[in-house]
Amino acid sequence: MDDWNDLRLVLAVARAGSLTGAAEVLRVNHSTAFRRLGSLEQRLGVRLFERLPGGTYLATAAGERAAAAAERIETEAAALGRDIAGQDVRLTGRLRVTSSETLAFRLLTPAIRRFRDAHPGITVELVIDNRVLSLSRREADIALRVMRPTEGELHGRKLADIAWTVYASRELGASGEDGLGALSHLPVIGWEDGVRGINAAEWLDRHVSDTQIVYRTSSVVNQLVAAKAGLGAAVLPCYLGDPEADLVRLFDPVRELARELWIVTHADLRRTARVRAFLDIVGEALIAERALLTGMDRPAEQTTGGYKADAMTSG
Amino acid sequence: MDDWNDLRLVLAVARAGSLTGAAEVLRVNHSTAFRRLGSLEQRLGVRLFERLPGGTYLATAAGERAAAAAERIETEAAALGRDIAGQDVRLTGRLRVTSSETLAFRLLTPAIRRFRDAHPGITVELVIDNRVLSLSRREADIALRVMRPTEGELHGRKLADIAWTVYASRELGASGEDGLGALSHLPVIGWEDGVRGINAAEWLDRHVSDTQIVYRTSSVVNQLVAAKAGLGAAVLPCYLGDPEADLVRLFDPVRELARELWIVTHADLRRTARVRAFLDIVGEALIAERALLTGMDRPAEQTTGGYKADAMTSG
DNA sequence: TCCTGCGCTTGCAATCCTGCAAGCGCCCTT
DNA sequence: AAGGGCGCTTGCAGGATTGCAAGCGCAGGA
Repeated sequence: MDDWNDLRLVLAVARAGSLTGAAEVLRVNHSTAFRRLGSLEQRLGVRLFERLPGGTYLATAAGERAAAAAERIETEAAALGRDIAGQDVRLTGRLRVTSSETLAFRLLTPAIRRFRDAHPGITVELVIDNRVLSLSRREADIALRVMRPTEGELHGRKLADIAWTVYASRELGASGEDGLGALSHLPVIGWEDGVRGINAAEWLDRHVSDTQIVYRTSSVVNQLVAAKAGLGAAVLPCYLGDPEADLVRLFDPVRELARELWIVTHADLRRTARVRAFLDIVGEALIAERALLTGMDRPAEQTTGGYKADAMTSG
Repeated sequence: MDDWNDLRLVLAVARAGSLTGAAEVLRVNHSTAFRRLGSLEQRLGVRLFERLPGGTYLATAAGERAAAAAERIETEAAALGRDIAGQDVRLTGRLRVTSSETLAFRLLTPAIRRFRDAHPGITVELVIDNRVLSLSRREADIALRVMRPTEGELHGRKLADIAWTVYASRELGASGEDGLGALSHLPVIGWEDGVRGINAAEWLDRHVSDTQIVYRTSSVVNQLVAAKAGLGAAVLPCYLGDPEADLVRLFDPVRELARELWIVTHADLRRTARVRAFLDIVGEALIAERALLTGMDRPAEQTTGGYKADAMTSG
């Protein structure tokens, strides 16, 4: 097999289940992917995928065999790439970082600006994606995550706790009721129905009835904008809500909603010069914002009724 | 690492120890290899090879790491290639066969002609190489070898014994002496000094003095031509010597010189349709030549003095 | 039943990669 | 010391591959 790169295509199609999905992952045109797969199947004299109606590509036995081999090759190539990158002493080149949209919106841009000022030869690509990108497969070099890394080969550093609470516009928040009372009848901004894996969305499901949620969006920045516009109350991280003079807290930060901010890379990349530089500079810049992240720098008059967060915790 | 094919280049350079050698193995232009290696090193930001005077490329630590990964990838890709090829039911496409020059010269061409007549859609590439090509790495699909395969994953079939003996031109062989007597003072045609791994060459080292060897060449067909021209006596396989009316045997076939003819493929390719077809047709064609291969179809008058081969065996 | 959106397929032009060719440098042999 | 051979390097042209664009078909929803 003289073209190992074709196996990347096979693996991408097997994973994506479609040709266009694979083309996207590989960043090639779908017509290119179409031709390369056809050419490969012709050279091998075997069908790797059944084409099903609706564009679904289903791996045949040979396709599964090829995808399995490609996955092992990918693991080998990724480890090699990390090893080599891990020894890279240059403070130039490209750095791929993944983060949440809200962190990017409020905190990362100035931090990345400082990093770029210190290292103008490094290009930062900030990927804001709903998917959790794989650091093992080098879909990103560095991730800012809201939980401790669990995979053995990832290396992370906790930067701060992240406080969350419920916000409303001054108009909606001026009801005179305490936070809990207000939340029980205000219109509420939330996530899509049945969303999983987002702690704030799950908390909301437990504490407000479905009929109160009048606006749903997966974009937390969008929820911020909607809250400011008076559409309803929203559950937001304090670093997002507190700087907004138009918003008031309905509660002090809610312990159940608290998260941790981690900055994570693959163990093999820890010694890559530009990775270390980013971890240092951006890590310190975020640590400097601890007061904001933990909800500690907002004056009490911005919380309607001064309701204590601890009363909200269950179990 | 987005270009897995570059790793083939790294592996080839590591193995060949030179850029031009690697280019040859990969069947690309040396200028292409030069540019691709340079481009890869630039993208990775690391030197994979030290360039030494005289064109030697010596792998750096990173180069060794990359070559090791590439070797594992190669093993994976080769196994995949064999698996897929092993299920190939087409009687079309390319078949790569390796054999000795003498077999090709005397026996294979008519056999391959019969094979091609039966399967005109199959292209046969016959590689005559001093190196033993790897069937595991699919440097060839089928090999004709003079010894039983020892690697576990090769599958072979013994076709015949191969008899060898010493030939001379009618003029040189008309001395009236018995074979042993004649060999002790005739000029002799041989291999390069100190050659290893060729049984006939080692036998010659034991039985004639260095000073008798007046012509040396690694090409056994060339030795045949030289013997016919009367340059000296030559050790030849009977299938090469016996059909030549210009030559006479100095001995009956010598037991020490005997070899076995095996037709070998990788176990994974046994069920490939065109491989099976080749094994069947060419295997049968060679078996049909058993009399010639074993030296059994030559009349006694073509052996000077009728000297019995067994007298020649030592130990 | 019709329309829209998504995926497939292919022609064409642009871009990129490769081979060819030539020149340079170095080393070895005469 | 000179010449030849081998490997390196690079410009240029040609071919191969890719992206763009457009058309087709199918499925799902209105």
